[in-house]
Amino acid sequence: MSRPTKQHPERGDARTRLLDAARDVIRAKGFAATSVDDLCKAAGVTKGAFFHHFPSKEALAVAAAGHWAETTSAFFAGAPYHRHQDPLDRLLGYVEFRKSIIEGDLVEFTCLVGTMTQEVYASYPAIRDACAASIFGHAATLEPDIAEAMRTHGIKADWTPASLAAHTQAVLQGAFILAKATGDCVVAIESIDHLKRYLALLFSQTRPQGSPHG
Amino acid sequence: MSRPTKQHPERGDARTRLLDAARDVIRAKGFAATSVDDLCKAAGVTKGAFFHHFPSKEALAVAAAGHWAETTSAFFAGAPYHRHQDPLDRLLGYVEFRKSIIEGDLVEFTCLVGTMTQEVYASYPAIRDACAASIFGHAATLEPDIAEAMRTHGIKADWTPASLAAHTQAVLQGAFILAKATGDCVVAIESIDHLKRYLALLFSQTRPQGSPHG
DNA sequence: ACATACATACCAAATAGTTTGTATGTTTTA
DNA sequence: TAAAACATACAAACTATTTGGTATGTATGT
Repeated sequence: MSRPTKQHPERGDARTRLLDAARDVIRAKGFAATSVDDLCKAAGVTKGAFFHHFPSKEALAVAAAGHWAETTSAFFAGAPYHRHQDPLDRLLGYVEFRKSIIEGDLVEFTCLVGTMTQEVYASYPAIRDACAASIFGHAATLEPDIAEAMRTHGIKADWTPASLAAHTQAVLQGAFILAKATGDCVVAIESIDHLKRYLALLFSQTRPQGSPHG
Repeated sequence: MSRPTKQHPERGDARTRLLDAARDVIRAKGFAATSVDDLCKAAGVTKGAFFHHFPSKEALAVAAAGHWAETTSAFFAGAPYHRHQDPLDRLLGYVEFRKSIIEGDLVEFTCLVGTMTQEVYASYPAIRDACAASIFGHAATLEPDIAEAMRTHGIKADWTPASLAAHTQAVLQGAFILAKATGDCVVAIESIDHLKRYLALLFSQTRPQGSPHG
């Protein structure tokens, strides 16, 4: 995909740099308020490069959502919470991990696709669908652990693993909104604490059966 | 504020019509993608009227957030869940009421100030603060019931009424994002069901003390 | 006589997208 | 194997339209 040359060794990565710029600038300003010129400046490329790689601003947003899905799924796949033997510990570990990465500037830990969804859901179906695929694709990675935890804890519920996985994402997305409103991530942390408390309460209703639970 | 005339009886309400238009159009398209012309067309007024009542587009958004806070607080103040004698029933009734108003088109039940917050938090502090005041002003109306429920249920918690009230708003805001992503409000309903289940579990840990609880 | 509530026409700047040009790498062919 | 032909990855300048905002005029009420 990239073709560096002798004169310009950094050449050939304009596409990736535009995707990274889109991730950062759109998270800060939103999709509509981010101009193509903004993105080109942030990426250090010209408009010619932009429209060489992407047929439109909308197409860049779709690609950025896909890029986001790829990079975040790799990031979470390598996170330490997967090492727990107990599925409930993995689930609680995921929530704890989400909490631990909330620090510093808001644009660094908030969600690109959640931000874009709010803006484009009625105007750009292609972007919306790419964002939805990212959100629910990530949520789906939690479902096996939830299902297994339900089995080991003997939970007979009127809710599904998919709905609980989606709920975790709702809490996270909502926590980001509250953090943006206050400018303080404490409110987000506290909301995620409530989510963790909910999960603990849900699975503490019934005693664990079969394998022991430390 | 309004000054209707003989020739144009509807005259004088341009300001209110612009605020209503802002509520509807910005919920559908977002703040940045909504032009002043869009708003004037939706409100049926000219640009002269717009800039007569509001010095800038930003000022309209601030006023729209304030208008949203006023109308929604009146709406919830008149809702039936306040009639319950038990504070926990009022809290659960609130959540059930929020669920019941989720139907039909997304722009009709989603939150203006939550949508705007995501876009403007870094670019328009005045709008962000107006949105934050609306969100947390509404959350604050839940705190007395939460605090009273904690007393009557003898809850000694490591969380505060304010944090739980904020959490309810996080779930609602996040549920709206998921609904926008899927185009289906079922996912929002299910997430609010999880919130209700959490509240029930939280307050069922300890037996109610003092006044009876039906 | 003065203020309010608009309507109309206008403007400079910003916008997404296009056109054209060029440096470099790859493939084909004589 | 060398050169021609082609494709890729940009750069720079340009354009039609839209944007938020302004300047000015006018009808109506106080």
